Amino acid sequence: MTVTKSRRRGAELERAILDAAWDELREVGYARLTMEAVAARAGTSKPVIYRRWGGRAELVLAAWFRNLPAEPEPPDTGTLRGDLRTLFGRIARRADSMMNEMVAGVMGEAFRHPEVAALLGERLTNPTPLTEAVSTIVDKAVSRAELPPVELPHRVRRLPLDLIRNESMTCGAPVSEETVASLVDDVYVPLLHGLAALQEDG
Amino acid sequence: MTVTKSRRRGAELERAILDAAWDELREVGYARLTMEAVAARAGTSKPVIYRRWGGRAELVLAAWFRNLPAEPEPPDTGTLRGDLRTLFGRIARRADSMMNEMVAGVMGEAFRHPEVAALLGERLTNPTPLTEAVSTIVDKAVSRAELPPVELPHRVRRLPLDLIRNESMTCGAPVSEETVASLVDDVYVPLLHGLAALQEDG
DNA sequence: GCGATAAGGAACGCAAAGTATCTAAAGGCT
DNA sequence: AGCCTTTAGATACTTTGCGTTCCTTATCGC
Repeated sequence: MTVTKSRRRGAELERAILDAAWDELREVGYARLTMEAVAARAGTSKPVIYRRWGGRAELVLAAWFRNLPAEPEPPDTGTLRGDLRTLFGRIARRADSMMNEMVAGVMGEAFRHPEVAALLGERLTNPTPLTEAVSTIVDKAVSRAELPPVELPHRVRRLPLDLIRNESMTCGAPVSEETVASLVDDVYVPLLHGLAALQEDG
Repeated sequence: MTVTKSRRRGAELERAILDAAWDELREVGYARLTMEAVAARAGTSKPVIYRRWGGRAELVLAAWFRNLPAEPEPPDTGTLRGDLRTLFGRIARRADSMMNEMVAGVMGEAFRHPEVAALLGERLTNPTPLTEAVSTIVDKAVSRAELPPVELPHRVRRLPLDLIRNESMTCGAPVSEETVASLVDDVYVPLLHGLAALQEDG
């Protein structure tokens, strides 16, 4: 029985490395992730990794991009607050400590590596299925006459994710239900009403 | 002329180390700050530092606490938007890249060191002269009848700093005037109006 | 002045980054 | 099929910096 020592190349190898990096990230986090461990786990060696990515941050970002979660359907609870709570809650659950530890770590390196900063900024600020979900929720509230018609600036559409990430990173703990409630009731709902009112008056 | 080789101890030495750490932080940033460099700069040695702090993060946090900027008088431009822009602008200028690089770095370590997480969380969420300034500005706007009377939840008082920090850290660049304007006009002013309106209706 | 305390200095072991070098396997080409 | 270019895989090396240990000696309290 001959052991096929198939030596992987190209895309196949790349996928193996990114998967290894992702697994490693989930198990030990960004700070403890070493190139050696990723190489070992992928069954390859460090030089192979360095030929493809500039360093830890770029590797991890690439692994992250390959593992973006699929966005579920926008919630539909029948009320604006209900929909927002559900959405914020989903974001909070997704923003687990692994994710934030990674973002913090990558941020730290982004200050020294402009390419990393660019990738990260793009990832964090670009329109995502999530900002679409925000628009959908607000549109539904408007069509129910729960809210006057309102145009959402991009910054406002981004805000839910920004708020949760900020909360989660500064507290270093999972975001509690109460915090989610406070973000929705003290910040986001009032903001939507205020925006609508100011736009109405011109 | 005898050279007094005064060997410092206690509080005096501690101050010297913290000052050295702060200078080092300003010159090379958190990621490149090494204990060896701090020791050398303070004219002491590593063990002396490790006898006082648990590691880089704790040392840097201590240095930061010793160098909190004095809060200037709350602005008084005569309008809510004007005051807020001035305040947001001040925060943005203070949240320079050094500061954010440090916060990001310390955050990265906070996930592994609960004491660090506690110190950082306290520092970032506690009432500060800054949250007081927010209240003052809003109170003045209310007394000018520019805004209905409104009660600010703590989260809303914290929000300016959170928004700027988030912006500054995710973009990795100084926060521009336009961004400040957008945060004030698209987010904070509408939020205040919305809060006031919702509180009015009960 | 004496003894406890703690600073200063040097060196160590360790871990991990990033690099260099060599080999041999895979794939393309004729 | 056989050659040739590419590049994976393995190993080892240099460098850097952390955190620690050990020892000497200055300073302080009494």
